[in-house]
Amino acid sequence: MTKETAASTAQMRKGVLELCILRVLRQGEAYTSDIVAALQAVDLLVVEGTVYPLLSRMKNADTLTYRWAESPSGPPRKYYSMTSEGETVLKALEASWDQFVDSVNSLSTAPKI
Amino acid sequence: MTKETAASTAQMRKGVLELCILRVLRQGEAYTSDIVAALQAVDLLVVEGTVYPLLSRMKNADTLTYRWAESPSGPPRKYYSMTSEGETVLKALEASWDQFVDSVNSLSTAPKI
DNA sequence: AACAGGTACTTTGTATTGCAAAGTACCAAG
DNA sequence: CTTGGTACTTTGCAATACAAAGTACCTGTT
Repeated sequence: MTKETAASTAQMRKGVLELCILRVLRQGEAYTSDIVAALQAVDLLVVEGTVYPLLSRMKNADTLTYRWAESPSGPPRKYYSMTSEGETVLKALEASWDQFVDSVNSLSTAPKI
Repeated sequence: MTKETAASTAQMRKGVLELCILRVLRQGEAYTSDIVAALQAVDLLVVEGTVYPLLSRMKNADTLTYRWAESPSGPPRKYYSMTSEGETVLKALEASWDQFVDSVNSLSTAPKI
């Protein structure tokens, strides 16, 4: 196992939500309520209290950017979208995710050591 | 989304390692080094410092039990095995895991909200 | 019999993070 | 101008993966 694999595995847990958000944003810009709704629509429970700080972290990491936009009713919204760096991160997270799933599932049939 | 689904999703992150350990033990009893080796064999990096406390928690939860056994060289080992309750937990974790994977993967093609 | 080395288990401390909840602020309607 | 709803931010808490230090046992050597 390489150090990269080790790091990826360690990052996997905290990377899943990030992966999910990036997958949502790949379809176009969205603001927090859109993102939460999209995740809840596929039975991934997340609450706004979790997503807001994560979006801020991703913004600080230049994975995302946002623009202010008027709301039909209420205060303005932050509409997030992926940066080009975000697309790179998304590809990496998807690869890690697929490998992680394969690893967990391979335990179903792995022979005893 | 039901409360159970919500709870399962919340538990998912911390449940993955537990699932992996139970999948290893389904094949027969093993002690810590066996388990760590089995997980590392499928590229799931875990270290003993993580597994030991988790095994203790699972023992306290009656998911696992253990017996002391002599070692060919060194102090005796705790050989862990699943309890019947552990088998129930394993089934539940596997269902949650499969659903979780489906949820994350469904975001690849989900339409924009 | 004492000690050194290796194995096995336990305990403690730290950083991360998902979540809840309180707080701030903006806008529209009455 | 006040009320209610929406949107974002900040703070505090609990869980846990990990690292590292600590304890203890067994075997072989001197």
